[in-house]
Amino acid sequence: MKIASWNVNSVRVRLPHIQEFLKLNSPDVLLLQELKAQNSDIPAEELESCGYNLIFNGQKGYNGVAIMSKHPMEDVKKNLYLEVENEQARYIECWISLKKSGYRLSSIYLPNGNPIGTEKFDYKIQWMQKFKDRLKTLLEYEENTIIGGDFNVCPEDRDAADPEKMKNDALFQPESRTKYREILYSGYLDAWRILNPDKTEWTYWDYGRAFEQNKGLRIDHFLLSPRAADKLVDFKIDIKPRAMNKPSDHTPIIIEILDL
DNA sequence: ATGCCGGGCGAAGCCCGA
Repeated sequence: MKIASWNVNSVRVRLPHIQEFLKLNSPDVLLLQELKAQNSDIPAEELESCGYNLIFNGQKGYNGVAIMSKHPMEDVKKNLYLEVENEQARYIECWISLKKSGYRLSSIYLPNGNPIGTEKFDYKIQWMQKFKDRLKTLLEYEENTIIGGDFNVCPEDRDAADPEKMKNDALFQPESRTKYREILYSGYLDAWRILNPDKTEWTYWDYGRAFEQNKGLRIDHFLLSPRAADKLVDFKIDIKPRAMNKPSDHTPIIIEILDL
């Protein structure tokens, strides 16, 4: 099972990039983040005509997440604060139904939280707490569970090309990292680190010269339940889409899990 | 060195991202 995740920074501008990526890689599932489109503006037919089922949680102007899957999707859930109206569209979850089995999957766009010391950073930490609560509930199901997306957290100093520069960034704060670790300690594994205990590659490069200088961040992650982690065999960061014309500032990450 | 990019909104300049 090949599962990809990509913060596209506008689904409308990046539609040709997405189509090209799907043609070249043919993943079973593609998680999308930062659609920057309300539901009625999402190019659903164009995406579905690539051979995928599509579910989405859009928002006007900002945020927005989606899941594309070759297999049927059931039991769709959107958002974490189900009681709040006009909640930011940062979470979508479903059950992927296979012939004799299946797995649960979420596409997440964790709040950036900058600048620190403001209500934006508070919101980030609150969102992470809600997220952690949801993931804890999912673990109780003892299923294959896969959480992918833009986490907006550098788990460690080595997950940034220039950690010194990131000292006052919300992605680097002890509170952000502690919450991330709390999620890991609740029973999830960082798929990249399972296969690469010593090596870091970037998933994001700022617009400008960062990509040509290869100065980036590792902030797009896949978290796996133990059951799913046992079957992980590959993690690739595909930098080709970042080198295209008019790219997203993030590039796709792709995992391969056997016998799901 | 933080918005100098890039996108959305909406029709100029501001908000947002990391």
